[in-house]
Amino acid sequence: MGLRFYNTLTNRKEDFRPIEDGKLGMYVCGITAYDMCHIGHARSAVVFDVIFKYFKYRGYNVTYVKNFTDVDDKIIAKANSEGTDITSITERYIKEHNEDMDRMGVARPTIAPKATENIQGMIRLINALLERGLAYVVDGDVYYSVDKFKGYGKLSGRNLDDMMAGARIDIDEKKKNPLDFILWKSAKEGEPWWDSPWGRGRPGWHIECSVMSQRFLGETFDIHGGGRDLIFPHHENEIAQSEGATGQTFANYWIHNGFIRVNQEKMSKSLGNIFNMREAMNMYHPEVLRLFMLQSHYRSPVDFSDESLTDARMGMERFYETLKKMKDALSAAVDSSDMSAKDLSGKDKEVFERVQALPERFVEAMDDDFNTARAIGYIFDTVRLVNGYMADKEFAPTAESLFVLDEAKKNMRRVGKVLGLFLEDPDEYFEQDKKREAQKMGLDTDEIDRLIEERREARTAKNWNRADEIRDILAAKKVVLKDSAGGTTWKIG
RNA sequence: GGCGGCAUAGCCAAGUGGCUAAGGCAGCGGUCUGCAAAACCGUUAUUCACCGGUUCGAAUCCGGUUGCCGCCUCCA
Repeated sequence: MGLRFYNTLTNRKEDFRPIEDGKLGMYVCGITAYDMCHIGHARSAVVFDVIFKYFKYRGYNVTYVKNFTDVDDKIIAKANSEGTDITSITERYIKEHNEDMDRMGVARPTIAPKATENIQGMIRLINALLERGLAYVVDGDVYYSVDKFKGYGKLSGRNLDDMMAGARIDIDEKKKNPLDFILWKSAKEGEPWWDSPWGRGRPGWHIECSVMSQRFLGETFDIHGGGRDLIFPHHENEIAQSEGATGQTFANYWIHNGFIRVNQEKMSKSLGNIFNMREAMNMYHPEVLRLFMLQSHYRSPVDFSDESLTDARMGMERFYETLKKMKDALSAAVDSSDMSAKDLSGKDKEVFERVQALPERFVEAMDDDFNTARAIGYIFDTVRLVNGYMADKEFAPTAESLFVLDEAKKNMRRVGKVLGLFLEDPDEYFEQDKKREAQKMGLDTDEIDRLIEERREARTAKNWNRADEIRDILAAKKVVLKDSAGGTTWKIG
């Protein structure tokens, strides 16, 4: 069984067949650079980041292109309101975007082109559409004539008649058909412009993706992705433009990620419930956010709420507890470097074999429509297995057992790398988590440390009443203490 | 109005024709611990919104009902 995933074009899961063996071209629609990224952008970025990394994990040579839209009405409006030009707006938000995505553990795409760097290509493509009779010029504007493209609607599963029946289409005098969309927009006073055969103007939104994908990936490429909302009209229009101009299939597979909702509602500016990525990452570790997203299937909607994020945080804690235990055990002065699987027997052998199965199970899950939720379930299985192994009274840090643990750790890290999880040192993770949570709750960490010290003295004197009293005081603030041989540590429960 | 999606335990969530319906969070009982925390063991859906149908067999396929949601306008 090979890799298969859901193709929006056919509405079913299909076996993946790349155009060229071992190679793959993927284009994903990126952001319009006029504002900070929100968690919806983060989900899309994380979904395609995992897909990108998984294809590489499976041995594909992937060219991943994700664009920046750096000219559009919203950018112009923002530039005008700030009394500046569009470039200073887009440069700023592209920089912020990159900063946020880096912090989120999202790998940079192979190529990240900008619309404004491809204006000549757009003009050429529009010309080709005009020559083929698929577009028309009205007063310096160029429109795409949807009636002329017979495949119009094939991606979103609609036809022109159905859409005409919808009552929400604006009538525009210039358009021959209300569904026609703009390819080239003539410039009004004070707007940025480029010279074109139709006068000064700027490109419509959809044309850039047709041009940039074709430029870097060819006329026909493997995968095109983006958020669900882009299916119509954006992706439908891209198909019309690209296939209309080349006569070739545009993208073979279409992947669309589901939306993030906030407390059961759609995220929207009017509801004022937009969470930007930066706020979210200040409130939760980026890996907690990734776990939250990846524990649901990429096509399902997910609900962003304190409860769901707290669940994810607890799950992440479980992973890092185990990673910490393994790390601590592996720091024992026992050398396991000469060991091999042949030296194992009994329990060691059994655990080793089950631990070794993780990458295979991971592939089984991921090959089935990138089922990260199932894959994460398998990692939790491994966590329980390893915890049980270490909790066994018979367990001791021998060359054999450490060899097994090392294998477990490597396998968790290996699959975690694809998901963007477990990349942190466990001690560092808990340290960060403690600070972040304490800050969220407005707790004074010095005060906590002082009480812990007082409790240590009480415990040394076997004054259990006072020790428990301090535990209760802190517990009331959700500070949970953990006593161990090395001293007392705390975390927010 | 048109098109499409979803409904699985207290919550989140995998599973799309057939072994005991993954996994996480929360809860409960036990082991461990001065007490805890973490961890481990056990336990928590005879049942997959509801009603019919197909089938030897369905959470999974078909029809209907109800509820929720998305797109049709910028949108990840």
